[in-house]
Amino acid sequence: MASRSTSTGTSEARERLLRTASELFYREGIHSVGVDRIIGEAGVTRATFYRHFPGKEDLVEAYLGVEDANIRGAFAAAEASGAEPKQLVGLVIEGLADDVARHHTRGCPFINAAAEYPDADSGVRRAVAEHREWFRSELESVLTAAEVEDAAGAAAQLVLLRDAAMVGGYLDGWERVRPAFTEAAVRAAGVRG
Amino acid sequence: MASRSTSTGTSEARERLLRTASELFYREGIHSVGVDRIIGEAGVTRATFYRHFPGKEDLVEAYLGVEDANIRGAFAAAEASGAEPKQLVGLVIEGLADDVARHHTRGCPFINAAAEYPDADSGVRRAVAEHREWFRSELESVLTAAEVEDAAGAAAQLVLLRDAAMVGGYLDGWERVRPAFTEAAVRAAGVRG
DNA sequence: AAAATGATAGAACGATCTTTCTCTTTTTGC
DNA sequence: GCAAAAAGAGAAAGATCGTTCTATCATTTT
Repeated sequence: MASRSTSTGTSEARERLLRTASELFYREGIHSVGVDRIIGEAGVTRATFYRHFPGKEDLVEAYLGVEDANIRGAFAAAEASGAEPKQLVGLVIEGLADDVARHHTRGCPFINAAAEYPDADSGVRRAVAEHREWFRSELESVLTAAEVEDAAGAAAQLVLLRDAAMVGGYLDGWERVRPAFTEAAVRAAGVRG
Repeated sequence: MASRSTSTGTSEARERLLRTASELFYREGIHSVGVDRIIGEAGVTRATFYRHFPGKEDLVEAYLGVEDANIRGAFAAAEASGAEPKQLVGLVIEGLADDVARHHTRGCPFINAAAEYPDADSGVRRAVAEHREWFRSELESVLTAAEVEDAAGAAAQLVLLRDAAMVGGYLDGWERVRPAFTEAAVRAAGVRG
């Protein structure tokens, strides 16, 4: 009872739904993308959609969950690479810059979602807040391990800089933002540039 | 012929329309606020709305125009205060911080609008791009007058920091962002902190 | 006095929104 | 093979979206 999957493991329709919705939400905004569009491009019917998600907002939260999991995975991979703590700081900064340049050319999924959800008590905004708090504390622990003085302050500055890199990369182009970002980030983290 | 105003000067209905729309767009997002809501709270009928604006998007652009004019006015006032160039840099940084703390607690109107308008060729995105380019060059001229070395680079960093302050102030609270912002801004501008 | 202009009022357009429904077909677990 | 669950197909609900329309009233300009 309560089997949650068919033969292949987790439901394939649900995966397609979530993947195409994530792409559309990020590329075009959340309120601009209707359910019809999502199920059409995912090749799924309305009934199937509403069997897997209670409503559209749950799909939005699942989309943010995917983004959150991706970043956590990247951090976990960097930490599992066996680099020493002081090197890890540099790797993290490089990784953040790479992520903006390669994958997140339409800004930050969480910032963009927050722009469309003004209610701070909504599930979407809660997901945004949780992600940001995790990211900040993760940065702080990396900086603490590298024996950076005032790791908490440096982590707060890096959060600021990543927000700015995402926004600036989207609106001004990453090439114009990169020098200012890397210089400020390296200085904030106390790593020699 | 082609008179554009009634007795009182510029149309009063248009002003109310633009003011309430600006507040609603900023507080709740653009796609989330319908025309019905705007004309209802402005106490204006649909016909009146469509006489003054060809469509909703024109109202959105007018809203961004108001925000743009406000910031330009603040810069003009600071420059007209008769402060010396090097003091002016500090005044500008203080002014930016004050603006985030006091008026822009829901993030940056331009960043938020860009999140909802992915088409870079749209009128909204063009307004965003023009505002950002003006802001950057205005900062650069202030920094140049203060004889800051690499004024262009410093201006780029200040743009980054203001974006970050707006976003962070909205999502994390200004109190948690302020120290990181002022420290980074003062250092970027080459002013002694 | 006559004509023009701007605002008011309210119905109505077609389109799209999210959600629910019924019915049939395929696939899976035992 | 058989019962149960998941997916497919499509209609339809009710709400709201942005927009257009006609008709009336007040004010002002000539």
